[in-house]
Amino acid sequence: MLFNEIGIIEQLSRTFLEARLPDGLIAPHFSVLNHLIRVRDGGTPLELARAFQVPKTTMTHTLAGLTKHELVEMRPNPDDARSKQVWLTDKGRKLRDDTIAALGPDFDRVAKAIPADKVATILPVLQELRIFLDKDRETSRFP
Amino acid sequence: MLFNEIGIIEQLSRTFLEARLPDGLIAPHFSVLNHLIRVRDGGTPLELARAFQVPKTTMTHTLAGLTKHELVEMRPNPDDARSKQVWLTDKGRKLRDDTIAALGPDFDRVAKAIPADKVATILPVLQELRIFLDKDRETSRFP
DNA sequence: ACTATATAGTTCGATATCGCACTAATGGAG
DNA sequence: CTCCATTAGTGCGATATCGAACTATATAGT
Repeated sequence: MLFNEIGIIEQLSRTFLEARLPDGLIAPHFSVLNHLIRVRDGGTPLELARAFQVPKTTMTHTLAGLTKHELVEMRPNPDDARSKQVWLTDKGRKLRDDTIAALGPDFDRVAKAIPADKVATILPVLQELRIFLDKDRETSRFP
Repeated sequence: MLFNEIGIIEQLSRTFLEARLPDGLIAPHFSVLNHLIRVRDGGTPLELARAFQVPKTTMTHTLAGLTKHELVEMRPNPDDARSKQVWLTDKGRKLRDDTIAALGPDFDRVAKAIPADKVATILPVLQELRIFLDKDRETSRFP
């Protein structure tokens, strides 16, 4: 039931987000932009793939899309010639900020329906679950 | 942050599940089988699409995959000639049960890491959130 | 009963996702 | 230093996802 609810909420939130995104961009594009701002940019594609738990080929594809729209810039990684760095462009920053702004009313409605303290209650548990699953995946390396 | 965590958990749980599924079947296939058992079979494709909040074209495709593997059966809906009914086959029931069994050890590890009462705490909030988002989507029918 | 609108499902084309296999570069062992 | 296992990223093919447009049927308004 837990994972069921999570799957449906993921689907719903994706639909909400994509309704606010310009044509040609979908949720993963925004998620990456958001991550680059919230955490830091300049990291490698593989770091991003790990952060979102997607295969690296998927991240290559997503970054190609972002690059095509000039929202990020790929530079060679000076520390490792195999590797690259992902940097935000001004356009990328702006798009992310504009999207957040456009989502404002949506968030407001959610916040009115589900008070922040309720969210604050479940967030740590979700984080704990996410961290556990992540570790368990490496550990049990299932057969 | 909330939706971020949910997105990552969805991704992780999908990977866990798919590691236990036979070749050619992915998470949405299992989710539908599971729903048909947990709720009921004999419903229409559109009901399923709504339950999972996916576009109906996606559900058509998923059901085609399940039909090809003979895990479900599509019958005409006697009450509405436009419509169909989705019924489980014995093979479908068995596959779902086998998969649940195969997931047992995974669930055990999760249960040990995150006690059931913690899950019980967050589940109602997630349900509330899901129900709200669902209603809001219809209501605000965003422009 | 007749017409207009709405609904269930499919088809089609564009893009996304992912596993597999590959190349290039790295880093550790001898 | 050399070899070799490992790692970062990409190319490719198969399947998945989704929006737009379409067909067939149902239902509402008159």
